[in-house]
Amino acid sequence: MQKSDKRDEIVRAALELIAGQGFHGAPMAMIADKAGVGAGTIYRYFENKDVLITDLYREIEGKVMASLSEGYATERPIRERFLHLGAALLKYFISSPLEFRYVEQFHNSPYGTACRRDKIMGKGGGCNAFKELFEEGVAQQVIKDFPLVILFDLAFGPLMSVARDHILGFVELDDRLIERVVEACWDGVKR
Amino acid sequence: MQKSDKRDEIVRAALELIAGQGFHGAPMAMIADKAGVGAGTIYRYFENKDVLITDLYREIEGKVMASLSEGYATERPIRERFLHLGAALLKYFISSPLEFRYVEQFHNSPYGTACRRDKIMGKGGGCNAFKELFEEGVAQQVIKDFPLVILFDLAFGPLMSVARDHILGFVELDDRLIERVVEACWDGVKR
Amino acid sequence: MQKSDKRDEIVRAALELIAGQGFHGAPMAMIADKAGVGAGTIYRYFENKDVLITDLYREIEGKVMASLSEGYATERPIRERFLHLGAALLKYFISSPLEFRYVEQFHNSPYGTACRRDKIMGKGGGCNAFKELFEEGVAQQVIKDFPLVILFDLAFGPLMSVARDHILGFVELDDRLIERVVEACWDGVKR
Amino acid sequence: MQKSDKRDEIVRAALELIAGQGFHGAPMAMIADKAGVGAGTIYRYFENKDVLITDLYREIEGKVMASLSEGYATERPIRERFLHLGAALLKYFISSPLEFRYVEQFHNSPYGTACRRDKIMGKGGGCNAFKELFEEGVAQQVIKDFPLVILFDLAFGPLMSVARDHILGFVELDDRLIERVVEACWDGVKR
DNA sequence: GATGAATGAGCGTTCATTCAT
DNA sequence: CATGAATGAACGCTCATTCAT
Repeated sequence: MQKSDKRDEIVRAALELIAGQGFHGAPMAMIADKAGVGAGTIYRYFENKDVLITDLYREIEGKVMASLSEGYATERPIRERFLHLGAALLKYFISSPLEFRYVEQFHNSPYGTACRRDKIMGKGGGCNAFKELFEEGVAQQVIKDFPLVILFDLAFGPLMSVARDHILGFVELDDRLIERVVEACWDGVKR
Repeated sequence: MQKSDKRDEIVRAALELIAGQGFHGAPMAMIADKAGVGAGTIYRYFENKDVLITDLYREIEGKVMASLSEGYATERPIRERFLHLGAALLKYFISSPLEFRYVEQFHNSPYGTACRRDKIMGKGGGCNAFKELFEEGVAQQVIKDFPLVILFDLAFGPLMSVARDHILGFVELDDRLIERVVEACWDGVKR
Repeated sequence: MQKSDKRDEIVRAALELIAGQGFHGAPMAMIADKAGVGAGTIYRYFENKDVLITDLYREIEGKVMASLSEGYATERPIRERFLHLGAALLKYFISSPLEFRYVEQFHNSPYGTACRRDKIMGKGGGCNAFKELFEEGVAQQVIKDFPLVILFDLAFGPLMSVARDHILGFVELDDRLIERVVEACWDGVKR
Repeated sequence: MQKSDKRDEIVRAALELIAGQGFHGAPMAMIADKAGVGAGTIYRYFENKDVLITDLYREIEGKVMASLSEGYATERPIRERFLHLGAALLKYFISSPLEFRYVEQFHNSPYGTACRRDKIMGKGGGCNAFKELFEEGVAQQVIKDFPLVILFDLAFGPLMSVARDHILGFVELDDRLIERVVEACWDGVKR
């Protein structure tokens, strides 16, 4: 509990600093400061900065996955499931701007290069929801017959861009707009 | 010619290093080394690292614009023009992987933050092709009635993602596939 | 005590190097080396080189002031007080050649330009002794009716020169000579 | 003539830059620029920066000497000759602020350390006017019996300080004030 | 002769990491 | 366990000097 306490403070501080200023704006000393711990303490919980950064990324990834599967019903029609996942993803990021900015920073960085494609689909972990959805959709000829990666691009590319523009203040998304955006994505992938 | 020689070497070296390793993986000394010039020489051509980086960005931007307007016919129907632009963009990046990676690095960095939205559309210079296209399309009710930014997201989000996946080797794009991808993007934005 | 240890070593090293070789002969790395600390350590104690330099200056200034006010009796006649202050200043610098050389370097440097006139008189702090002395002397018509600055020049100009010549070995000052020099200065300012 | 032309431009540029910004504010490239010559050209006239700087110093020294001997009459009484020299020196510097600032910069710098005492008295060259004056004055018991160096300090210390304060704008000297200041200096050295 | 592009050693400063307390 | 002072390699940048033209 005590231990987790400090760990959480560190992770939180790293999240805020990196989301706000990028990796270059988040020296270990500053993270420690913001977390209210000694600089050396970070190294009790994370072997080094890289580990801290990738661990934090994976934590966020997990939370995203969790939010996607919430209320997800495998038995619903493909279109409906797509709309659910897309909206859930968009809403999650919109309501967690720090996490979103962090994920973006992470992906465009040496850290993120390695795990590029594992991105949202988390090839190792639990939630292959999207993957299954696409494969099923292609099989049923409901979704365009593209390689899986391209389907991901068609679906996530716009969603991430829209989320970014909202967070940066270029658009103001509301539920209606979110819905329409996800539908537009569906138009992109559907046959 | 002589003069351009060194400048070009420097720009080339910066492009390769930054595209390959990101900004932090391209110290000035390494750029100089790779360019085969002394460290100080870079500063004859660029006031500082920031200027080098943004100049190089603008150079690439210019080349992208040029490739987009090539063969672009304002009098063709909107859909056709969209397909032209999309395919041209995709092809340009696919044939210039370093430039593509560089642009990506740039956008996710303190440098690129300022010009986020000017991105491809280059608000200052010549080619507002996309912008005009979207506005015209919305007016003619051929394109979904979204804020401009979102239309950009719907169109570029997937294109950039697809380009990245090709460059990273996750898909192998050919002309047919490119065409189909751009059509899918069109499905996303068209009414 | 521990803390002051390193700080003191740094300050001492800076003093010696700058007094001996001027500012350009005292790179941070060399100061660190001479102080027996790592280069980065200096920055724990001083924000940057400028701060180190001006802090050190103010430290010396303080010690000078202290030595001037020692045994200074406001109720003694003006001439006597002048002789006291002059001799004290001269003796202090003669017994602290490094401090003297440092102060000289400082005054002729971008750092010292700002505080030119505050020089010895330390307009902010305690010891406006000289200023008051001169003003009183002028009012009582004991001292020549010159602008204050010129009185300073007449008094300090020779004192600093003499101190420098002693330190550089051009004369050997003893108590008797000091006394006579200060009396000569008095002859310069007195009516 | 051609050759001297460039040399003069270089020297002038160096004088202005160094007087204005100190040595650190006068890189060779900037001097060359201001002189309207190529950077390499300076090295045709001066072996290196040190030589340029000391040559320029000696040039100024020569001009000071010349201005001192102008109208100097060895047969006049000592006091009168002192007043002449003092006023001439003060006036010269006041009317040549660049030269004055340069000399000051020079003296407080590694360059000047070597030639400290040669300063105004120019031990090698022509004009030992002051030296002779002082020696004569001491012999005639008109001037205080101090070592020569100290007499220099008593006379020049204040003069240089006053010149500086005028140039920096802390006092406004006019002929009357100059006269009085030099007389005060005389009071300092006279028996 | 004159040039100025090129050089690279050297500067001030930062920051991930260690380790004595 | 936790700390934070200490470290030093590495960074971006400057500038006296050289040398091909």
